[in-house]
Amino acid sequence: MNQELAIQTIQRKSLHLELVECLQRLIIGGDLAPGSKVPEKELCAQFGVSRTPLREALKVLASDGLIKLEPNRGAWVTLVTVSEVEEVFPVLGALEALSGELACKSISDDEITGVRALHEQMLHAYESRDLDSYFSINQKIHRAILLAARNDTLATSCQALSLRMQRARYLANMTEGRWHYAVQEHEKIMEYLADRNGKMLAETLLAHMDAKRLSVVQWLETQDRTADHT
Amino acid sequence: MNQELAIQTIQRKSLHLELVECLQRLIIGGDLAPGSKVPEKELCAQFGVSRTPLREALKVLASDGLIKLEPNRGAWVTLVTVSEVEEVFPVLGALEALSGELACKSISDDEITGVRALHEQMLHAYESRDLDSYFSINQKIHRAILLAARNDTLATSCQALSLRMQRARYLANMTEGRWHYAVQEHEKIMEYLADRNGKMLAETLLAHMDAKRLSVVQWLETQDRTADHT
DNA sequence: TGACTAAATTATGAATTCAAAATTACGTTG
DNA sequence: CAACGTAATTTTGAATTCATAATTTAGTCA
Repeated sequence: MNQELAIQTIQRKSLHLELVECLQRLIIGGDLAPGSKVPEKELCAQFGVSRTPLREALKVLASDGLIKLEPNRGAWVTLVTVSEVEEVFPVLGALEALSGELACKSISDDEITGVRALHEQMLHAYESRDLDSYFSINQKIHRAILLAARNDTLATSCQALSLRMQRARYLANMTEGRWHYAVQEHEKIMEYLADRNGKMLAETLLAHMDAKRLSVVQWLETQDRTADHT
Repeated sequence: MNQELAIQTIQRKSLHLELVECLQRLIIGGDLAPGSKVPEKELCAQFGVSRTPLREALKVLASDGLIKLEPNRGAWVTLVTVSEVEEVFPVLGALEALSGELACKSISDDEITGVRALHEQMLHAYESRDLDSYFSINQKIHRAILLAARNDTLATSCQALSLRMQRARYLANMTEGRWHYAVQEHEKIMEYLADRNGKMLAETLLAHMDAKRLSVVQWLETQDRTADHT
């Protein structure tokens, strides 16, 4: 009926949802540092909103584990602890493995071409040791596989856990050795995806996550040790 | 210092969290039927709270997928659709499989005894064809395995997805044949858990979830067909 | 009667207000 | 001057208020 009129259904999303996304960005970008207090008043002023929608957003973020609400004491950005990392990565591994398996069943040739393009870009980023680009493209690859799995529930769950692991830039202990190894893992991921070999892709993604877990844990332990000596 | 004084730290949880739990119960209990509108005003009156904390709870439930917020039109209990079931069960399967694997690594002898007791109870419920008890004990078993996995993140994720699949009582198509088969599956689950055979337990739980998925989908399709004929 | 329009009503989204709790500032005393 | 206790201030949690959007009702005209 209104096919040509409905060029775009301007779905003005609710204020609290926009705030959820803004705050997520602030948290994973490190503008709101792990362990720090969420400055409610300041954020209201900054975004030009009242406390009501901001507080709604905080409840949602708390249920996602990005912040912690202390009764009568306010909201705090959660810390990335070793025990949390040891918890989250296995779950993320299982979910990514599933996403690989499902993706192999549904991914189109065009999508594989797209992932390959990203993969090449990532190799360039690696060669020029551009960590920021590397991270960003890396994420896009994982996201592309996730989308190819055609399972929104899976995507949402993965996304939520992934965010929790991205709370701080420094989370990756990208030594030259680890980085090289990660790139090799991605070569395999690319290969198995192109072959639509679900079993092997799942296995590789699981191993990839476990290696990442180890790398992050080691990094955190170095950090802790450093902190102790102050 | 205050070891004997701190008999219980009365952690008065915030109002919105209590409401989240109440609403979850109302939804999975069917008091708020799938597809129906969430009666904001009524619930406020019923719980004796203002709209602010109730609406905070609604945002959280929406992010969990139990309700859907339509801008300017209010909150609606989400429907359990075939496509959602087809999405959620594979994810739940992967998570339960992981929980089985982890549980086998950490579960204590006492816990196994506890699960066995529940298992026996469940068999009794099956023999007397007490579906309500059966369901309830069944859940406790899965929950016990989940707890034995010692991974709160995993438990929370599982719990959230599990709730979404419990929105309606009628979700299980418990024909005599299916029921019998489910009990057999549980026998295997019990056996592998007692043997601490993580690999096989994971495999069995995955298959268990898949069988459940099929059963639920079949039931939903019957329902749809019935609805069409009205 | 049935379709359309306009007014009245209601529900929603978000700002504001208010009471209670926590924190800070301040003054007192040993 | 340090430790404690009290008052002032700020922050938080939740109720209330208010503007706007959606729905319902009433009324008009074909």
